[in-house]
Amino acid sequence: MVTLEDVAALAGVSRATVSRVVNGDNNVRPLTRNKVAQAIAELSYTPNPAARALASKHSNTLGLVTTSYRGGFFGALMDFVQTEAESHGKQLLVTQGRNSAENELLAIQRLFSLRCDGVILHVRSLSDDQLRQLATEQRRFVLLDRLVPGLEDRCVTFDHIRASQMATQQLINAGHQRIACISGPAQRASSQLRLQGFLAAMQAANLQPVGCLEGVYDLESGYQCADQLLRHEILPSAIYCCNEEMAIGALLAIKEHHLRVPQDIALICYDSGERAPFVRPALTSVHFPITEMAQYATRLLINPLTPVEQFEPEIIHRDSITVAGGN
Amino acid sequence: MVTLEDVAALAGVSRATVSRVVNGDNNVRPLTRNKVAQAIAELSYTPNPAARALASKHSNTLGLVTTSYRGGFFGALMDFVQTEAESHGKQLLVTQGRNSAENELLAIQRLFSLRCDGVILHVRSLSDDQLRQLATEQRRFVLLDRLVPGLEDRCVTFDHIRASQMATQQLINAGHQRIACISGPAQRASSQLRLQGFLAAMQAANLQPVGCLEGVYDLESGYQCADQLLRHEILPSAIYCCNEEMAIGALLAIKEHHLRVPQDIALICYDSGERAPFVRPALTSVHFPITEMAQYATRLLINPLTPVEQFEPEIIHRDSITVAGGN
DNA sequence: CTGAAAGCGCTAACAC
DNA sequence: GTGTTAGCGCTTTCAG
Repeated sequence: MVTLEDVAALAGVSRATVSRVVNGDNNVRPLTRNKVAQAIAELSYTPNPAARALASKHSNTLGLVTTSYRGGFFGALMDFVQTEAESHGKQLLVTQGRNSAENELLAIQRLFSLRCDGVILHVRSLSDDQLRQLATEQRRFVLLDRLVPGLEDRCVTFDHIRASQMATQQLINAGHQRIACISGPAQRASSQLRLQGFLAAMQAANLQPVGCLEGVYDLESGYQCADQLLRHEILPSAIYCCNEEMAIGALLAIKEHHLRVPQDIALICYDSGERAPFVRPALTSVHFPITEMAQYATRLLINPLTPVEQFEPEIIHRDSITVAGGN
Repeated sequence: MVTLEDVAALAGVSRATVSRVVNGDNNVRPLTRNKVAQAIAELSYTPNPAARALASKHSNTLGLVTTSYRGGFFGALMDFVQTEAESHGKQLLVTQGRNSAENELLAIQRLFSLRCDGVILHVRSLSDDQLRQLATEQRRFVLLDRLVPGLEDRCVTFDHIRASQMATQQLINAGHQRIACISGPAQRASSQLRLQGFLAAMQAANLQPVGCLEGVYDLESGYQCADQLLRHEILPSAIYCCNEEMAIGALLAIKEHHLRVPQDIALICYDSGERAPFVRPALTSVHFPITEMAQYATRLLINPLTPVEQFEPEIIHRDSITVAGGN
């Protein structure tokens, strides 16, 4: 392992000077700088981050803890955070919290003690209190897709209820009366909000859901729920799926039942941009701009003065609802 | 930030002793150990990894650099590596190499300079030479799904050619003569091997492919290729898809054409266990045991004496090929 | 079993 | 501009 010291020796300067050129400090004579640069090259020296972190208390890296590594949603999330971090010259380290508060906390602690300059949290198990506690310990972090009272200025949020209402409303507007919903796991906050939005829209239109089944946000549960819905005594004319993956499952089930989308069954889903545009028919959706949010969270972390931005749901019209529609 | 020193002061012992109990050294009197433990709890002390890494030259963490964060394949990969790492009491840090040698190298360097005890590499852009060079620098790493001559003992590999042959052979055995293939991006090594296997099996059976289209391993390209194949003057009776994602796309296209699987079109695909089992019909596949390989690579990294294991392709019979078969 | 002491490789005042 | 000098928080001999 070649160290600062070695470089200094070879260049015939002090360690401080080497440190200066490595860190881009301007107070170095070009000539000296060159000597040092050459020595660095010759020795192919790379600074030791651990030593650096220890001495300076920062590391030029950002941390990300996600709920999971699995699924297109998280892939996109990680990808965008990394891209944004790199555009600010920071490296990204990601780790998965899994679905336990203990694990999430462990992951966070590790990231912090690695002296990450900041951490982006997409966590579901840690309680609001724990998060506020964390904020107390003067740690720098932002929360992605989560609203914690008292921590509003570090929360990047999205109005899931409204998004869900809008999606449902599309179906209603298209004239559908027999509407079903495939929601996410009931214990998750975001699932609850989406379901709530659906129910609210239905109630406002004075409609009873034909069915309301709970999936687990994956292909199979989407298939199963849709299949069950399609065997129901009252056949729904439209289905709202609370994520893309389940919508693909539903689509498969619908085709299996020899029904057509959108002629026989209309479909709308939550969409984080991974799949809904790419299946046939392309799925009409409410866009959940997780990638933009991830990007924004990263910026917010780097520069806390970033102006607040509201992320609004938006309907993307594709081909899974007939415009004249309904029955 | 509470340090070793604080704990030592509170417990009335030396820093060395605290270090011992923190690190589970046995040479500490139970009484002393208790005092220290209590002080640690009271101060809720957590060691500083940077300092630890600097002093000890290791960090109890493993690194993983993947080609990408996206897609079920990588999600599963990351997930399994993390699980295995944690079962050995190690934390995992993952970062994405993207598709550039420069980025891959950067990611690797960062991980190493963080003093990761070892790094698992799923890299595609770095050349064999660069990898051998890296090995020279006494760094500890293993290669996942890649064979680099000279580095065999750190390579966890899979016989893609054979797997592909076996998959194709299933179709042939079922009596199919009009077989098409949807392969992956031509520039990737693994795609090439899979295509090669397909071609070899066809040739051995004295069969001409009805079509052989190149996708990019995603849903949409699977759909597009299949769609194109189904408009071909000679309709294939069977399609082999080189990954799961494209197979789902193909399935969607087939249903769109009002054809049935397996009665009208047989389907077989590469399968890393993410989706093939969960669609309807469940897809018959060659299993690519990436999760087992990831697990094994992690073990190999931790304990280089782990006995070598061959990962063999295996056909999983599900419902997308008719047994009596034919066309 | 426990403590003292010497670093790990680097940064950050502070002199010169 | 550049060198000197303290540490950053921890591990690790080496005594005792």
